[in-house]
Order: sequence, then structure tokens, then C-alpha cells
Amino acid sequence: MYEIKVRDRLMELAGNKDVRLDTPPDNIPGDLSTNAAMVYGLKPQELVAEIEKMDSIESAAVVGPGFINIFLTDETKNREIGEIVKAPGDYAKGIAGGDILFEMVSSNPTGPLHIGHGRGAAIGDALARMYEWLGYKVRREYYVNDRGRQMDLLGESIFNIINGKAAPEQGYKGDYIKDIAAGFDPALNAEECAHKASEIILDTHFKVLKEFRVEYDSKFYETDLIRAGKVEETIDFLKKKGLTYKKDGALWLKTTTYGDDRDRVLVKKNGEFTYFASDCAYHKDKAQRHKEVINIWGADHHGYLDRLEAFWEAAGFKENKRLNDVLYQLVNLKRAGELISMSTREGEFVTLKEVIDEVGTDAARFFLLMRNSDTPLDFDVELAKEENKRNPVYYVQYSHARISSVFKKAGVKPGEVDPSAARQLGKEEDRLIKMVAHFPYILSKCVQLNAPHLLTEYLRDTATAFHKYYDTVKIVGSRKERARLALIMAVKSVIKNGLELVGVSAPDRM
RNA sequence: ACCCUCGUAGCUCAAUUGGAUAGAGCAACGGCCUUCUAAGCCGUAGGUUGGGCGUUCGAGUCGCCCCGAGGGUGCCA
Repeated sequence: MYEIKVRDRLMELAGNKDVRLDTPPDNIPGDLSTNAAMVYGLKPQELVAEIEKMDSIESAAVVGPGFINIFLTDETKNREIGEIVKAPGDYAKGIAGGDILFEMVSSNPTGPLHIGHGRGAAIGDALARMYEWLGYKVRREYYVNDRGRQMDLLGESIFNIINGKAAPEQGYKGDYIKDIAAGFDPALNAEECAHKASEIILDTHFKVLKEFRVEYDSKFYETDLIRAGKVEETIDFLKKKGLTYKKDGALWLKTTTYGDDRDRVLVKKNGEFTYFASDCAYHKDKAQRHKEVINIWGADHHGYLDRLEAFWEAAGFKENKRLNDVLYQLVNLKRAGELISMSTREGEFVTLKEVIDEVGTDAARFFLLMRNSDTPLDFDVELAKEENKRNPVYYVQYSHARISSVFKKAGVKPGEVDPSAARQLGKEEDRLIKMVAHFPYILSKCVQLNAPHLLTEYLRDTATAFHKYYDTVKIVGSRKERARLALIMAVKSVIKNGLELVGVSAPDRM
């Protein structure tokens, strides 16, 4: 993990500030580069002298307006490959640590999950996997809003069906509602209908999510929070801090003091808690259980974040706890060149289940992670099903299968590769070696920016680097066969690890 | 009306968060299989980064003003 070591040393030299380690452009020689001297006003020559003291480094030089380009020794690069081969499943594991609660999806138990929820699940779960890999303790939690107006409507909708009445004005009318109602005892009242139906819908959500390879550690019910008196407790807590006031018969929280554009109601004038009130209680509970909280939200919730973050600060959690809200833009489904919008307003959904059934979990997860979360995503269903290089999932998986195939041809089991053979690697391998060795840095960037798409991007680039190498160099039967097998073993494991982190399988044959 | 997120090649997107000559894939055109999987590789072409002004050694990235797209502005969740 020479990149991480060099970066950490640079951070020390810069006075424990965040330092970026770059790869120089193709036309400029060097293995690594940094702009640390320019950014922090350090003397480049002094920095160069310090860098050159490191064992792993051959030389360093100041270039252009003050970039420092770094050359690694061949031994450093080759040793990295040898180390990966020694323990392929451990590469970059445990290099950080912490304790994080992830909340993701948390869709109301009133209707099916659609493809947008899939994006949230894919982002949250991939990040959770990465944090775990790096050594964090992670909990995945689903918050269940089993109370309030939407639940009432669900209950009424079902109650009306089993009693032969028309659905309420704003009620739920989908076929799934009729299917659920069909099994219900007509003696149930609306509240019982809501409860039973929501449990059925929630079970279905977890079944679909499991098929999507997202497994939760816990469910957290809003009604439990209320029953345990946590909402009152939180409101009292805020009252005592002098952060609330009465107006128009309701109780308000002064969120504007902390950056919100208007104050928010905690208790309605009819005495009921708002959704926001229980969410405050929920987040207080989260803060008590974990050091760090990451929430994954659809873009349609972004107007809500200011008030939640205002609460977080008002309650005093901001000082020693971290709240991170990751927002993702909506998903459009593309079929035969036509875009189908998934916005809630259109009311026209394609369910997550349908997409999984059509393209498979591998393609669905990879596609939903290919884009930066703050740009809308066009999900091309037909492309996801194609079996050629146009389809990025196949392209990456194919590189893994191809490597397995080379091992078969060589008559060597991947586990039997000699790590020390990597010492023979040379110039032809340089690019691919550096690509492989970039994996820990990419992971650390993904979690630093909560941006899992950097990993799918990296996997595509690594696959490309391998395919190019494969095409120019003969492995089996060459003089450097043993060394090259070590290298492609390292490539194989990085691709496998990376795919595992995004939740996609790495087949040995295709 | 206000707030948020965006606008990069014909299309879908990157660009290591202010760095070096803005990169990939698809689509178009031309090449490469008696050789480890051609589900692959190589080459050609394609750009005033929506427009303008600014900030500085340096701007796709930061600030302000326009234009355009999407989302949000409940005592709903």
C-alpha cells in the first residue's frame, strides 16, 4: 500500500493537513505526483528532500508551477503485487476504523419499492461494505414510518375494499392493495388493516432487498419510539434548552437559528407529533448509539435536510458526532430509447423487483452505482441485458473470467502462485501494476467522499488495463510466466474484491 | 416567486474536489483471431465544458448575472 504510505507521509509533512496524491498525466514521467507544496505554500525542494528519504522512493522532482513528481523503485511496485498475492482477500482491509450507522431506503410500508429505492439501497450498501472492508463497525438500519397520514390512508383503502366501498380520494389503488385485501377478514377495522397490510408490504420489501443482496441489521419502528416515550423525552430536552416556542396552538422548534429557512412544528395543534418530531427523537437515539451516522436520501427529500441538520446542531451532537446526508438524484428507466420517469408525481413506477427479474441483481447493482449520486441516472434496461463490451458489467466480469481461464490454461491454481515471482515484473507490466496498487487509495476516496461510483469507474479502468495487457503480452509459456501469473493473480483479486464491494459476482467462466 | 442539484463530444457519462495537453464508452469509419475466451484489442474522427463577467500562478470545478432541465418549498411522510 505504497500510495497510502506516501500520502500519509505527505500529510505529516504538510502539518497533518489533507493532501492529494495524483497520477501525473500520460505525457509527463512519474509514478505519482502531488500539489501539496503549492497548496500549502511549502518549499518544494525541502519537500522533495523529505520524500526522497522514504525507502519506497527512487527519486522526486519539482516540475512546472510546483508539482512534485515521484518515482517509485521497481522493488516497491513489485513487492506490492507480491503482498496482494500472499493475502488476496485482505488487500486494504482494516486500514481505518470507526463505528457507523447507515440508514437507507426506509420507504413507507404502503407501496412497492421502485427503482429509485434501488439506487439508495445500492449506494448505501456499497458504502457500508467499503467502510466494513476498511475496518469500521457498521450497522444497516431501516426506519419504518408505521404511523401517520399515509398509514391511515393505507388502512382506509384496504378497509373500503373488504367492505365493498370505493377507495378514498387520496388512497392507494394499485393491484397490490387488492391482492393484500383479498386475504383479509372483513371484521377488521381500518387501523388493524393498516397494521397487517404494512407488515405484509414490509416483509416483501425485505425479501426484494435480500434478493438485491442488501441485508439489514435492524428495523426501527416509529411507533416503538413513541410507545417508549422517546419523542416526549426529546421534546422536553429541546424545551429545556430553550429552543422551542408556542404559536397558533402548535409547538415549534427554532431551526432557523441553525440554518433552516423557517421554523418547524414538533407538535401539531391537535396534539399529535409531526413526522419531524419523531425523526428528531430517532436521530437523538442514533447519536447515542453510534459515533457516526450516514443517511441515504432520495433527492425528493432534500428540502428536509436543513431542518434535520438544524436539529442535530441544536441538540449539541455536531461537536463530537458526525451526521452525513448523502443525496441521490432520481432514476429514469430507458427502454427502446424511451425514458420512463420515476418521479413520484408521475405515479408511474417500475418496481425494483421487476428490474431485478429482468436484468439480474449483478447488472442492476452495477448500473445503479455507475453515476455520481448527484446526477440523475438513466438506467438502460436493454444495455443491462446485453452480453458484450458495451455492457460495463460484462466487461468487468469478463476480465475476471478471462484471468481464470489463463490459469486453467497454465495448469496452475490461483492459490498456488508464488508471491516472490513478482520480482521479475518489468516495464510492460508497469501500468497494470500501478492500476492494481491504486485500489486502497480509491477505497479511501470512496468513503471520504461517500462516492461509490469511483469504485465502479476504477473497476472499468482496471478491466481495460488488463484487457490491453492481455492483448499485447503472452503469459502462458513465456519466460516470465511465473511473474506474470503473479500479476494477473493480483489483478484478479482486486477485481473480485471490488465487485464484492459493489455487491456483484465475479464469475470464473462466462 | 424563493431554495436545492445539475448543464462537459451526436448519445450516456468521467475528470482524484482549484492543477499539468478535459478523458472513457456507445454510435460512425478503418484495421487485428492457425496463438492463454474476439463477451477482447488497435487506429481515425469528434470540444469556445449552456452564455457572460470576475477571483489567481492556474477555473469544467470558486463568486455574481443571465439561459435551460429536474427536484423541493405542508401543523404529509
